[in-house]
Amino acid sequence: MSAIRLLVLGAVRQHGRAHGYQVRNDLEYWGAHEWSNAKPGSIYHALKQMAKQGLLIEHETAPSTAGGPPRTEYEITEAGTEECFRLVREALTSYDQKMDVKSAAIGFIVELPRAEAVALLKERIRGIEAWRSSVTEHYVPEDGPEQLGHIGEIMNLWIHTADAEAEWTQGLIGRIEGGAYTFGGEGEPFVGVLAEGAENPYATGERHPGDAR
Amino acid sequence: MSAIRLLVLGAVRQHGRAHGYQVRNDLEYWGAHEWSNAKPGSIYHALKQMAKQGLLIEHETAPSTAGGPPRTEYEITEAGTEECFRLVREALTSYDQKMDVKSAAIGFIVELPRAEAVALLKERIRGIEAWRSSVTEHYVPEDGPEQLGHIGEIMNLWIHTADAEAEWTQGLIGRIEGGAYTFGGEGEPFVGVLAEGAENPYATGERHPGDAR
DNA sequence: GAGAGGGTAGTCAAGTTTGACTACATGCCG
DNA sequence: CGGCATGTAGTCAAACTTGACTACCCTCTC
Repeated sequence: MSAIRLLVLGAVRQHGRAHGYQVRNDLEYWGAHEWSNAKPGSIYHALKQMAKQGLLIEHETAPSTAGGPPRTEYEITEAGTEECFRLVREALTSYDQKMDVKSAAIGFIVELPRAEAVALLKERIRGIEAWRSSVTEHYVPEDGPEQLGHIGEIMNLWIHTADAEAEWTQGLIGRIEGGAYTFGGEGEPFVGVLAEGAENPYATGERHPGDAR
Repeated sequence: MSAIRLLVLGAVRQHGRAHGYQVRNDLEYWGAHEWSNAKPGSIYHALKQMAKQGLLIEHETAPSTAGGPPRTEYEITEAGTEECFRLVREALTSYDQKMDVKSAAIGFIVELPRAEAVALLKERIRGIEAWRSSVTEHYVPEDGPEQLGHIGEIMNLWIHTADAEAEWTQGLIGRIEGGAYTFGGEGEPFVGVLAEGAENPYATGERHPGDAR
């Protein structure tokens, strides 16, 4: 699962109806261009793709007031909303160690009811633990781990990473159960979109030192 | 940087000369089909691509003794060897939180001299720390992290992950400095390839529960 | 008032990845 | 002996990603 579908679908959903550039701006606002493949081409591609699949409806609209080519608005459908939730749930539940998917999922976690979020995260921990023990069992030869040589360090890395993530997930569960944040159906939601015309404090610009690529 | 080039180039290098199916088998032996995009199409594509770029030389050979289409052998060139080392060094040094690249790099780390491996890993830790502080500085608004709402959890995850990785890297440095494993130029190397005709104990088959995809 | 600069909105070709598919040979079973 | 499974080696179209590019309009400055 690539993060782009989730990000784009989620962004459109928060507006109800949005054009590509708006999505692109939201994602930039979230810093997504730094930690995911949210580049113009991918975003427009994903929009068209999901329109073709019936998750979004295309609306041609008049040229924008602010210059540039005519823009296309996308409206989310019933199926799109379902898919969006399905993607969030899947991303939260399954352990696949991809930062971009995880980050996107956390971004949308508050759309779910609080109890479900906790349940999914607990499921995630179970998944991590299952994965962990299957690695230790499956990849350690009978005659001791030394047989693996330095390759054992790869397993070591995986275990270390899995443990760190389980720990973090546990912490998040604690905070959510402790009442942090505002979840789906709990009144005034946290809105993570840019108002029409607002300036973007995190606009494209400097990269962090040590950035990938 | 995608892991596939490093994996394929490294696999060919360990044989000196290998055909696609052999590479494919080695990668499976390493479990790479589980944690990277090492699928047939990608492997053959990478081989052709790198041949075109002068990192490998293509040799047409007679049909195999064991049936199937005629196979193409690839021999690594001088430039290919250099590129291989460059990729390992880059993957070890730069913090980009991609499991597949990291895992591949560890697989080949022993090709380097021990002192260089340690130096690169220390560089990696510096990179992680730089990235960490740039995240904390850049993404925390002046009026306190609460402003971010649940989005702050994304930063939290990143920090947690970065810390875990720094810790693991530190541990690895310790083990290497303590004399573990056999590094480049230290005599009998660890050979991670399948002998011609050997059976593969880790052949494709069961997936781990909770696997991505 | 010409033109530089910047924001808006999106396209495109080239490259990469995916996963299903082909084609051939051997071994085995009844 | 027919046929089916298995192993070997690789191809292919479709989907996705990349990043540079177009085209338009507004504002500011000289």
